[in-house]
Amino acid sequence: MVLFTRNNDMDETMPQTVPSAGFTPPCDYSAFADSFDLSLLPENDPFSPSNLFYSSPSPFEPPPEKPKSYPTFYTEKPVFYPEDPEKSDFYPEDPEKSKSYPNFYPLSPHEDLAPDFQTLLVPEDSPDSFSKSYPSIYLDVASPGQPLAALSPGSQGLLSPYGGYRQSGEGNFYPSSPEQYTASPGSVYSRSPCGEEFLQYVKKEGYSSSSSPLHGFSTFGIKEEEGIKEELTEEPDSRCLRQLLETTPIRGQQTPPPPSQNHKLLREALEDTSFQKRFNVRPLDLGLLGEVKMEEMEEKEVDAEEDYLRGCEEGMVQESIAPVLNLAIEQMRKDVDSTCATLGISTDPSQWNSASVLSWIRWTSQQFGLEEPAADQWDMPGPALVALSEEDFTRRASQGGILHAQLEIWKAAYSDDDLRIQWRPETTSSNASSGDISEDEEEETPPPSVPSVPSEPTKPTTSRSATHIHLWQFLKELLATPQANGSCIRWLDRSKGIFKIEDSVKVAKLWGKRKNRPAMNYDKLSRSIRQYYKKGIMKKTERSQRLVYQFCHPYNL
DNA sequence: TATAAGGAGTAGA
DNA sequence: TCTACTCCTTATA
Repeated sequence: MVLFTRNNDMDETMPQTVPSAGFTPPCDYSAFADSFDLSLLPENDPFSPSNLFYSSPSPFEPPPEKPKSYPTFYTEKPVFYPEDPEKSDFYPEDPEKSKSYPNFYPLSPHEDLAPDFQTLLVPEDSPDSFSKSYPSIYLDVASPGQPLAALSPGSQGLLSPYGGYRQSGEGNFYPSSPEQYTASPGSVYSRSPCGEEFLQYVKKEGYSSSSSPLHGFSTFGIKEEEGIKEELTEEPDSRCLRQLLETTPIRGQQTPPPPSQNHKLLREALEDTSFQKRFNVRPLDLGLLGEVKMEEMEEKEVDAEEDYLRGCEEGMVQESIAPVLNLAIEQMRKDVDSTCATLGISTDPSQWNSASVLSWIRWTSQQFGLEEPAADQWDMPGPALVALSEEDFTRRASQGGILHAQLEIWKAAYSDDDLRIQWRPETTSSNASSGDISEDEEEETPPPSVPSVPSEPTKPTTSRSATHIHLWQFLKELLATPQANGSCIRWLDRSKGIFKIEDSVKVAKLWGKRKNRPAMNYDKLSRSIRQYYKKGIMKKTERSQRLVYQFCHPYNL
């Protein structure tokens, strides 16, 4: 499915897509994507990745007037933020306030950046208490205790001004002290194309000057763009700085990106037709948004598009994405149902007893690779859990924000039927493959918006539920239990879904046990993995390595 | 030699 | 009908 999401703070639209399985889109959406008015999208999209996993407050509640925490967002652009949002009325979109706020941390105010950053280690200790004090950056690039060598150009990091999280605790990097902050992020900084420029500027002007145009800004983004690198080589002092300033996402001051790059993610989302086939949703002829060209369409399709156009005219595009949102809710509920059935708990958290609470906390922690939760911290009935704030969660667990966000999803799944927009997908039928959908396209297994409940991967069973499992789910199970299975399969980069099979024989044996296929071997298992390539569930990494595979988004979540 | 890739037929739910 | 299994050939490190 495709979820169109809008970041609350930036003019950045993030889709979540089911892998397209190499589909060829039935029509060219690029023109539409370039001219698409993002303002038509809902401001408070409850299904944005940040809202689903990271944000506070609840994605299903209207945002407070002055949120104390900002949504987490992906960005390759410079951003700025206050040291502590709780102490400030600062808003990222308000540059005037930012000027008056005294406690900004530019990425690296020091010049003595560590040159041999590859030897630096990600702190082993809990980073969260520090992240609030130094809300600069954290990058999902390396595992605790692992060198930062994984911080390669092209890596995408997750930046949070405050309290945001990746879905996994693995690999997040936080500066754990000002000293460490001095040394470590400089490495990141040195990888940023704008960072070099920034460094030059800091050296020249000093970062603490409130009059500095960079005061309060932090660079981020280790995705090196060839053009920028070339410019840096030619003229290191001005062009990149200009780019840094021009791309700074100040609301109302932004320069739209060139059309060729405009709304790249949106375009990718629009070109993804897999959900359309799966749920029998006809892809929109996006040219209709400009000059309406009614071509031959079946009666239903005409109605649907008329509705869509009417919605556009009335400024009600939100309704047009209602099918997608509703499908997301449906999927969420299915996942919640499935998990609750396995855990033997109610779907309503307020009905949980203490044991249910602990069961859910443990399960969620496992799913997201978090530390083993301290049982005494979660000894409470469901209503008490529901009443906890994100801060309460964070106090009880180093990455309590994830737990809190998941609970919000849990609550939202059954909280209010009014959430549902009045639309129902047509029943998936053979018709789904008609029309613009290519015959080459294949139906996909829907990804879990909430991870599927793992059964014990090391305990073979012959039950139907145990054998009815997809290989990719099984592999994620193994990956989720590094204590038991870390010797045969492990994450290389959790955020990207890259993993390595360390013991192909053992993994194949485990898979064979699970599926009651004693003759299973790696040759057969890998054949199944390769079948996932064209389904967009898994792929080889960019630099193909033996026994290294990668989950496609969103299966990597 | 092990792994990767993919074609093709089959089995089971 | 779909997913996975099985067997196969060819290519590559």
